[in-house]
Amino acid sequence: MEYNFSAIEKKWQQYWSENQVFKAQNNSEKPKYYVLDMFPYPSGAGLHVGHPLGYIASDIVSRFKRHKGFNVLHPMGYDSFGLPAEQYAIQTGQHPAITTKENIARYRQQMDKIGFSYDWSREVRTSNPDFYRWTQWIFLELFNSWYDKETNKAAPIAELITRFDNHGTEGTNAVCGEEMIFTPEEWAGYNEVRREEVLQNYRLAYRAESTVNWCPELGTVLANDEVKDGRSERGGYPVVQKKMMQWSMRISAYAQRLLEGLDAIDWPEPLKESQRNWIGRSEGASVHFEVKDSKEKIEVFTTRPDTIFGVSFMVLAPEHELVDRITTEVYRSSVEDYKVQAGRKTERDRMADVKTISGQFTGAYAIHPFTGKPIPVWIGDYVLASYGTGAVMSVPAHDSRDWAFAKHFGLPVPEVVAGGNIAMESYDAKEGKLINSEFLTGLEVKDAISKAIEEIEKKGIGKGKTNFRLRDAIFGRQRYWGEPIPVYYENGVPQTVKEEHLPLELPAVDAYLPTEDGEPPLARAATWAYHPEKGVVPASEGFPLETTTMPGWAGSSWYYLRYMDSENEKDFVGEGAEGYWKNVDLYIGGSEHATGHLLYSRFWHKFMFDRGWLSTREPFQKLINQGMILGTSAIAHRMKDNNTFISVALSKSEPTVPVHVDVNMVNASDELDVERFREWRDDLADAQFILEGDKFIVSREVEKMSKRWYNVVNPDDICTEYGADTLRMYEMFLGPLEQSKPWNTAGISGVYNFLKKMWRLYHSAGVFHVSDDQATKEELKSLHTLIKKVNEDIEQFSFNTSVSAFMICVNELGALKCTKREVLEPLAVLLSPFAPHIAEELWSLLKKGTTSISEVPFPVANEKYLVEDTFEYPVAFNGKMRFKEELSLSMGKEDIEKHILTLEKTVKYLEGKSPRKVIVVHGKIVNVVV
RNA sequence: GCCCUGGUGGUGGAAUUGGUAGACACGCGGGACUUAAAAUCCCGUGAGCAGCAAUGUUCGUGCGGGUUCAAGUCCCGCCUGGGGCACCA
Repeated sequence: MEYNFSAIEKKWQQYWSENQVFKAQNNSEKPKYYVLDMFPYPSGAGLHVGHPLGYIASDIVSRFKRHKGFNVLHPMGYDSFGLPAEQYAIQTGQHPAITTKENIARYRQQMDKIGFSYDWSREVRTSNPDFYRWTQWIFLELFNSWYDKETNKAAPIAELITRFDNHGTEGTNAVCGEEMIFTPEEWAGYNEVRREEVLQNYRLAYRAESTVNWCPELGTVLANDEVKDGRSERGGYPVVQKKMMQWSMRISAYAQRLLEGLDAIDWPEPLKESQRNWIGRSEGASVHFEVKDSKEKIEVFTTRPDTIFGVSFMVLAPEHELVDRITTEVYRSSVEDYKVQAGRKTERDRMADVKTISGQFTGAYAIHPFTGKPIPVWIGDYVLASYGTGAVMSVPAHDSRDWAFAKHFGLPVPEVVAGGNIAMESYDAKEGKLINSEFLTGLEVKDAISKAIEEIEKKGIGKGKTNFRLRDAIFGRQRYWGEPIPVYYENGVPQTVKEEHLPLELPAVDAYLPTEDGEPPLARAATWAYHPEKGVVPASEGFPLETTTMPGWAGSSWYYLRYMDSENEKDFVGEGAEGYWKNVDLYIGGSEHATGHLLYSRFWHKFMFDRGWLSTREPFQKLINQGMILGTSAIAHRMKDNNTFISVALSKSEPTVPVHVDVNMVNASDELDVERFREWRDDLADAQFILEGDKFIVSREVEKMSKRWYNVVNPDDICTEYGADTLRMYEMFLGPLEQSKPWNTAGISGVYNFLKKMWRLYHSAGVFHVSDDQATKEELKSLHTLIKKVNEDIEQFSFNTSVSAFMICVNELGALKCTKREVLEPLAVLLSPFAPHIAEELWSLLKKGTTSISEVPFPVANEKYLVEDTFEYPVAFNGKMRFKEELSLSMGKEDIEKHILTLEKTVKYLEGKSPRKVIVVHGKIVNVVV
């Protein structure tokens, strides 16, 4: 019997599914291991060969860990709320739920063909009400929590209210939007509306007027991580800054813990680094400057308090609230003009314009706190309203932006740190001695910083402070296809929907677009109001419900917890299940989620830990970023002015236009199937071809795999032609998991041949045949070398070298004509994580169809078969003698001298070391084990 | 500008972490089996030089230095591809 992969794969996929071989138990004597893939957004295009890369890797680990005796949780689901389904709905009127369901079915079909060992009984879909009722529940808990800086954790808001009742703000140190001070009496006197306003300042999910990234084309706001270079990540539309009342998440409360937590988890360094950058901790001081002839104070944040004597002007962001109050009459109109001009710029303009310096003097002066000298106050758009205090003390000598501003407007540049040439450029380095700085003069920068903070605090004009770049995350989206935010408004005051009314399901709407007056799509729903007793009711019978929905990252911020206990109707995850599975041991996915999903998940996880529902501090213990599989596009060259195509080698001298050709019409030798190409599109029917010999050759280019470039390779096609096992092994063989690499179907024959050889090892003349004879030393050495390698490789996620090791071993055993059961049994088990179908088939032949191979213990290498033959120490010196003789035959005199010198040094080195093992090749010592 | 990463044959990539660089695979060349094809198997394949040949030998891991008996691997200085952050005070 030949290797019939399609029959084998179908048979075992069915067996695994019918017998629920991979169903994980929530309690077990075995140690647990939780392996997770980043769940996909089910797009209409289906999977291409790049998508399963990480899934295959995680599947190998899952199967390996099962063999190793772990109780493995390996689930899969769908991140099924999202923009594409909604945009399709806008175009066609089809409900996104239908589109989503269809896409999921297709994804499932494609994944099933690859033979993953998922426990599908735990599948989750973020757009499923059974799931998002818990997303809404978590939202309510965030709404009902505040962050206590004293205990450094989140706590129920009721606790804060009690404090306000008894002590006002006295003695409470909470994370908040703006500092508030009031007495219990004042609090008692606040009405309902005012009280809620105050509480919004503390809630972890809150509504606030804030500057948001508004994308007019998409008609929605976007979070910072959804904006790249001033354009929307999805669609690439321009994004402008706009002030809006918005739901936000107070992630900034967790900035320090999110930063510190990185040290305790095993993630790739670049990923940690981007999170560190994103959180952007900087230490310095906040200082306030009095404004001359006014009661106002300008508060600034600086990382360089040591340079305070170098301040020669101050700059406020144009939006800064003090601007209007301190601007003098003479400058009022110029300042107004400047504010309008700055406000018109989009985020993108502003970034593109980094080199253009602009600003406007306000006419006001601040007073230097130590020298008492007046300092002119300017406004300028290089100062951001949203960072620090929206104001800076400018030290042009030691900050390049301040320097450029000063030069542009002819402001003085007093030097306070020695070491630079400030006439040419600012000296930003944090080294050198302070000069012209009274009590700081003579100190090193580092010491000057702490001394300056000390003096600032002593004088009561500021204090040491740590700032974070991390902003609160905008949480509301003006979209339809997302989780409704479970809040309604009573006299404009947000109230939470009762837990018994969850899930708050998406209402039917007549269209998925915003309303004429710019309200989100949910405002179209006829039945979208709330009655605290009855739940959702028609508009006339209740209070208006919130019309924005949650962002895409809401569901994905906690889905990994739901897998632990996906059918629990009483809780988002049961205590027992959580206590057993704890957190994800291995998470595999793309690095593009570094500052989105992976940061938000950590935030929610820590929040839930604070509230006592989770026992771990981090969601994902180890994380691996799989690289992207790129497409290898095929490009035909068309003559510039007519419909004639010219083979690539001949095209160099001609003016041509590149045309992307469907890669499926090109063979492994880059030869184009001309007939198919003509039939491909109507405009190509009469195309002419200039051939090289009798062939038309295309050029190749590596690009992202995309429909647009006709370079998409479908895993289904590979499975049909070569089988899932070949696909799996080839994807691993392609290169290191973490690296991006181009797909090249031509190379797949190597892996396919390997599997056929593997199959033939167990068969002779087409019939299954193994012998019970004792294996030879050579056979065992080959096997155990492989066992050792595979065990090590899987632990280190070095799957590509494992595949090579399999090829070597099977080639060796083939050459030895090994048919021994003693060797072939462990070999099948070794292969099982990589190519599970063929391994199961061989195992069932070996064991006459008993249990699944996944229950068999993984082989462990026996070192005694791995001992190498070595030269002993004295032999090495015989080698040396031979070397000397040979030298004289063909070398020049100088070369001989050089080599003998090296050799003598080596010999000298070895004296007294009494090496255990010395390998010598042609007189040259190549390996020494001392 | 700051911070992470990588740079090895025609190609994808190996290299026990300082010990025979180029494993394994693709591609290419040659051969066996076959009427032929497919399939399968075997041999060769970094560059240069010497030789009919077996073989020998020099050079060779982005560039230039250094440490070491020994460097793709460690150190210093550059060049360069990819990624993150960025008027963040």
